[in-house]
Amino acid sequence: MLRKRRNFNKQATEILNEYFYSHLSNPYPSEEAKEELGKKCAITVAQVSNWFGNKRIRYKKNIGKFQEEANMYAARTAVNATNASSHGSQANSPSTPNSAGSAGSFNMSNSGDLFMSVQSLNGDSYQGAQVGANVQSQVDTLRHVISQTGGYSEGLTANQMYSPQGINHSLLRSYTTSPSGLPCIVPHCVAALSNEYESNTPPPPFSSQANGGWQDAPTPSSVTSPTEGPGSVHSDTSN
DNA sequence: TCAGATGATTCGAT
DNA sequence: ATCGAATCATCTGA
Repeated sequence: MLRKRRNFNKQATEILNEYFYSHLSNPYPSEEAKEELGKKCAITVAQVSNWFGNKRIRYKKNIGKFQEEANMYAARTAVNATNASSHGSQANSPSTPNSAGSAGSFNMSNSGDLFMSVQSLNGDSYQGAQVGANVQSQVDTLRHVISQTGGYSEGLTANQMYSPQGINHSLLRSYTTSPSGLPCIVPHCVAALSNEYESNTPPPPFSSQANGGWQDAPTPSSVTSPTEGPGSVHSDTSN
């Protein structure tokens, strides 16, 4: 078959990426979410599925390559959420691609997801309100940012993804209270995260399925749409 | 033209 | 039926 393929819009890619990195702990959009994404990106559900399939695989295969991207989208979403939450100070994006790359995280550990080690910090993701979901989302994102920016993840770089039971809160503490001046892009966010953790201390007796890294999280598929969606989508320039 | 990125297809496993 | 993985085919930038 003629595989006539066409790159998606930049906007579509943005939307997809934002969803992906906002749901890194469970990048498996439901049908509903897929439809929603499809609409926003002006692509079919099948294409959304393809995109996520490819993204998952390629992300896992080469996390180092996606670190910057992950940080970017994660930070963006985080800032967005934080701003919407209460803080309304500077909405100045880092816009510095050297955030994590120059900080010294030069190790290309493509063995496993380091950030995966901390996933069900607050098992009670379902507070019963959309606000809860939102918070969950940002916490998730921030967690990711932290683990990514913190180059000292070596300590737990082990294949935690295959041993989800070995998660300790102490690890989290270490993360959030990192003494080293980690070049985090979203310091205040980290602080907020810290608070989250402090406040939330639920027992994570979850028995995740070794799905290969991503276990199923009870995250209500909520499509974050920071960017405009319906109507403004425009097919990529004439090719 | 080449290499990397990316979307689509295929195949095996669950 | 869906996902992961491998692969193919095309696109894009150098």
